[in-house]
Amino acid sequence: MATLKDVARESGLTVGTVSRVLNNRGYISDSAREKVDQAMKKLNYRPNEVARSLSKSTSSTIGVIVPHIRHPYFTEMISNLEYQAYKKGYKVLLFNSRNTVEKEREYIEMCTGNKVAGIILCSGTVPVEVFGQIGIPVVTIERFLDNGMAAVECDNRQGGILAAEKLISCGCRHLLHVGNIGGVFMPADMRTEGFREVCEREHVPFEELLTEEIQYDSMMYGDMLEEVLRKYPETDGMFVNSDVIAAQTLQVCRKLHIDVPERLKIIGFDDVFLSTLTTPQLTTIHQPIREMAEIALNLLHDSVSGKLVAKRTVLPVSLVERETT
Amino acid sequence: MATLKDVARESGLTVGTVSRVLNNRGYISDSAREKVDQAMKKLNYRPNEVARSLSKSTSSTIGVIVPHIRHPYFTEMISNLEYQAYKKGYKVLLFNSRNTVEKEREYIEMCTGNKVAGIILCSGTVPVEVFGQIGIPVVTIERFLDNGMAAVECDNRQGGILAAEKLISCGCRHLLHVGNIGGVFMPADMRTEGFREVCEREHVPFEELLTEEIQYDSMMYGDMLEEVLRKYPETDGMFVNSDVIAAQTLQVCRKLHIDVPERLKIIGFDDVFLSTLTTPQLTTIHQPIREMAEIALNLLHDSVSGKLVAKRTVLPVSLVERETT
DNA sequence: GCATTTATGTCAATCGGTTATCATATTTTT
DNA sequence: AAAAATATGATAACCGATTGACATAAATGC
Repeated sequence: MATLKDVARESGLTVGTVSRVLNNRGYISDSAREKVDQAMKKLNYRPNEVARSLSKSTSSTIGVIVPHIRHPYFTEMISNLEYQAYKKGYKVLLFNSRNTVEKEREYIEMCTGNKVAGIILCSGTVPVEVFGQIGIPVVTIERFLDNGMAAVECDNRQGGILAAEKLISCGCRHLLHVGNIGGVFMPADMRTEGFREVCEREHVPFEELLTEEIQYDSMMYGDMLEEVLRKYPETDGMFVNSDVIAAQTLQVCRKLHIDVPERLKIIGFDDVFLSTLTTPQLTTIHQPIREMAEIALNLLHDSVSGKLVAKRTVLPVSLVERETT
Repeated sequence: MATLKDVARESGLTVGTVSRVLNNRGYISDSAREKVDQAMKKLNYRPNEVARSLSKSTSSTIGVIVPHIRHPYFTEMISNLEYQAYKKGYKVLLFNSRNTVEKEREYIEMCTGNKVAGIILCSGTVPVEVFGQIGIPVVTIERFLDNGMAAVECDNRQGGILAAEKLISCGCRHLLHVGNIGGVFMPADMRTEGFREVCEREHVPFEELLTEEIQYDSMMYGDMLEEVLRKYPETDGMFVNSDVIAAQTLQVCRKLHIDVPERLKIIGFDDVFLSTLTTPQLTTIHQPIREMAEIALNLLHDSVSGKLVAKRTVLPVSLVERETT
């Protein structure tokens, strides 16, 4: 593999000048630029990013840590993050923490060891202290880690409100909400808050099923959903915390011969690809994943550049009506 | 951040000895090992992987290039590749080529520039020549790039055979196959071969709908499926090339009031998470994605170590019967 | 015609490990 | 007691690019 020196020799210039061309520093003439370009082409030269990172002691790589790759929400987030990273000239190191503290911690260390420019953290079980000393910008997405790090969220509470209002305006009077329960407080918990608020204000009774993180891992909620629907057979409106659970609710409904949306209306959350693949298609709360990814990367980019960035960015959600309401 | 020198000073040893401890080279006493350990802990030392990569001119990072992150098949593949990479001490640089030659080429260059140890290529539109000079081991998954690179595939032809046999044994007599069409020949095309073979052998008539790569990108096949099902209303058995298309077939069936599986049986391909989330759940051909990922990483690891590896590895598929047959 | 700007060369340190060479002990083996 | 194995030190080159200091020379401005 050709090195800078080779390019210098080939172009008849010195490493200093060639480096100046590559990094657009100082004075460079058009003729020098051309000579370097030609030499690079001739030698098929590609700068060694590793050497570059070493001397700059930072890289053009960012770490993306998610609790789950297979979960459609994170899949979509990863896809958008990769795209935004690409647009800004970053590469993505992908880490799947499986929601465990140990892997998360290990991955954060890998990020520092590999001198990533910054970290996008969609996973957040690690104690705050860990981030104290790493000296790398971190942007969280849909996590709370009250530590001065930039956070990007969607308006979860508003999502709960929209869902409740929609169900009630459709005439539902026996609501059921499937939400999260867990040790760590997460932004998604606010969905439950918003939902409750509206139900109480409108005096519409509702039941709650809070699921644990174990399900979050295997992502199979069928039995639990069947149980709760048998327990509350009069249920005519459901708001579930993700499209994955909503899809499984549809399966249970078929099994129990509950017509959707005629007898039971369902609203999911996320608006991922899956919500257009179920039969019937899911009405759901749209998270602006693309925009969240874009903003997260902007924040990270600005942090890396030493700029002061917003500590908290909340994006609006909206109701996407399809076939389950 | 503490460096090797700091550890040497702290432990009262020299960089040479500390390096020997870290890399398990030459003679090291237990006491030296201990001193180094303690010093590392005290200084919270993490080796700078960038510097390490530079001096070894290779890294513990692999590049994973896929044509699409959001497509469930690749999502699942990425998830498994990440896990297997983690187990072997590799990190994953993720690249989404969007099935374009330019991005693929660019990403391959990024891989070389970043001195990855190897590349897993799930995308394959790039001309073979590109791989001639990069000097990095490449393992392909479900792609043909007849270039001496190690390839991992599932037995696509067998998948087509299993699907056809199943449909026919269920009594279906008017089959329809939704397959791929494209400029580049891909292993997945063999599914069509296998399917045809059985149909012809058993004298069961069948129609074919070959979809183009454009659909592959947006992943919306609804209109096309509706059209073909209207054109061949007598269809009673379908074999579609992916679970994503199968899910959309279910939607069209509902719209056209075709009962599944009573009036029409459907078999998908891939056996991804999605196939358990549709209503009814999909009968499908199982691709052993986990094993494919594991083997791909083993091959890559062996290639990196300079071992001779199998040029082609074909894994068996199986029929997973759920609710659409 | 002198000052400034532009353009490049020369040289060397630096980033943080890796590794090889040679020297020098101490221990263990035979 | 001599030979071999074990253990560490000292030193420095090296990976490939970045960057700064300083020198020099041509082009441009006034």
